Amino acid sequence: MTKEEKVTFNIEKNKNFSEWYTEIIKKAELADIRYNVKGFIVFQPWSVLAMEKMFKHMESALQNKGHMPYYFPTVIPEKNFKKESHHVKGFTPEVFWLESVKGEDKLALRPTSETAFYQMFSLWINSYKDLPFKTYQRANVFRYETKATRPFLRSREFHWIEAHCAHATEKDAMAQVHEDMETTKEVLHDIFGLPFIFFQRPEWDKFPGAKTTYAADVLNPDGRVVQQPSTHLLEQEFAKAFDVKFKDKDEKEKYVYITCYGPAISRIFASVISIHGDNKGLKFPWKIAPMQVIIIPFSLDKEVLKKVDELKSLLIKNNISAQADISDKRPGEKFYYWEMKGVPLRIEVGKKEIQSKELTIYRRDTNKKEKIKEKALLGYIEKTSSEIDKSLIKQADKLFDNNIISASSKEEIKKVIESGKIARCNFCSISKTGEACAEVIEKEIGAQVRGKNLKKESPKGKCVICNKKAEEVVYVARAY
RNA sequence: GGGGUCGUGGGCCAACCUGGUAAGCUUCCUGCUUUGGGAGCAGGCGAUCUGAGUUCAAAUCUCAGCGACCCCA
Repeated sequence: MTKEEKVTFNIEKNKNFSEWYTEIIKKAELADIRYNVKGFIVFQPWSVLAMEKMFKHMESALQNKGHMPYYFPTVIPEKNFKKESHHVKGFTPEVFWLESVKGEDKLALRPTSETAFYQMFSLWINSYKDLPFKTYQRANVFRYETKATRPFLRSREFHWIEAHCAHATEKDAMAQVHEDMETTKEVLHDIFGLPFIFFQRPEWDKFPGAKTTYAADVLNPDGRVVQQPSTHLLEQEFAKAFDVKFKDKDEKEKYVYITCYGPAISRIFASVISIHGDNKGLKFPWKIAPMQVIIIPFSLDKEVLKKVDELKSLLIKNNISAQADISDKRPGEKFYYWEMKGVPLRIEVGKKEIQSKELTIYRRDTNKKEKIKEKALLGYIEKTSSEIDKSLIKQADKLFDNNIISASSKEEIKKVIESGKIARCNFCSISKTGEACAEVIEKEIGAQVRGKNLKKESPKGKCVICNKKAEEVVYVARAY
């Protein structure tokens, strides 16, 4: 490595995002992609620690809203799978099948667990008093991806949460969709610092088996969007397929309305890396940082090490994840390393600090050092940690600023897309009849119609592609 | 879906065309020394993707397989 390369992690994120992403995964030890099965990777401690915290925040949010946790089996019998025709059609090409054992049902590794949950829903739900029935599970799911796989972003096994709910009425189901969107904001935006837009997906881009699909798109720094949590109105199709019925107040037997919501934590982690990182490496929001504070001694003298230990114990006692780097490397090298790893705060301790009863503290988000009184440490961290999160969120929110451009012709859309932005345009329809126009955009521009914003927007004039009356305002972007 | 590039120690790569002892940098290990923004010296461990073929001899040539990366739709 040349001196020049050593100065920082030193890959210009905004100029060469793809290389940046690949390199940071390797350097920060997030995943080892050398596992010998295509599309399967080893998640290393630095990503696991962050994802554990992410799971915890997401699960708490769900539990606070009345979802109860389950662990369902990883295998699903083929006959469950086949019960809902759209679902089986959509997912069959992506299923990993287990070699069948003579005399037993053919089994799939779950690509998603609708057909496992609803099978049991039919046994558990009897009365309107059981509704809404709100569940979730934390699970790994398997999909035989044929497109190029990327660590965290698209793997053949990924780690997610799937929430499944049964409701008495369509109105209740719709309310659940709104609750899911609110949960997404509370967790993805307010804690993980990820800005997104929720779209209603066009008819041709729905979850297989859903009546309506709503999905959050996060804008990556390279101008492409990444689909993050989606929530689906499954209506009564699955209820009918799995015979999930309840006795209503009016004594009539009715099918439930089902919704499902799927935040993929490993994929959301990809966005956390991508959105917050910079040329020096990762930056973690405080609440999900694998390590919140790293303590670095300037020398390995007894006196200094004692102070380091003292500080570490103090922080851990106060529920702050802290470690000390007492390896035999020079301080400078440790600084660069832990900055690259994205630890939000660093405490530097040496003889000077001990003598003056002060600490030198470095903030990863601002890249600045300051001196504080040792006694003020806990107060400082409490205040600064929330400042760090606020500033990361604020900076991330800017991604959408000026990046959504209205376009009134195919050529204009193309221009917008090629400049790495999202185009907003009048469009004939997001029902089946609009698919031909979407294909034109896909073919000629290489971008997708992501859907319509949930905030009502009234189109004026004609579809930018076919010139028929525009019924919708849609958003067009390149996607992962 | 279409096209292209490439598989050599943990990482980056040389040797391949023209078959003959696999070089270098880095990481790692040991020792000494050093520690206020990527230190230095000395020594050491570690590799030709898999299989078949051609040949006295294969990292090198041929075929097949597996795997990875990039571009385009």
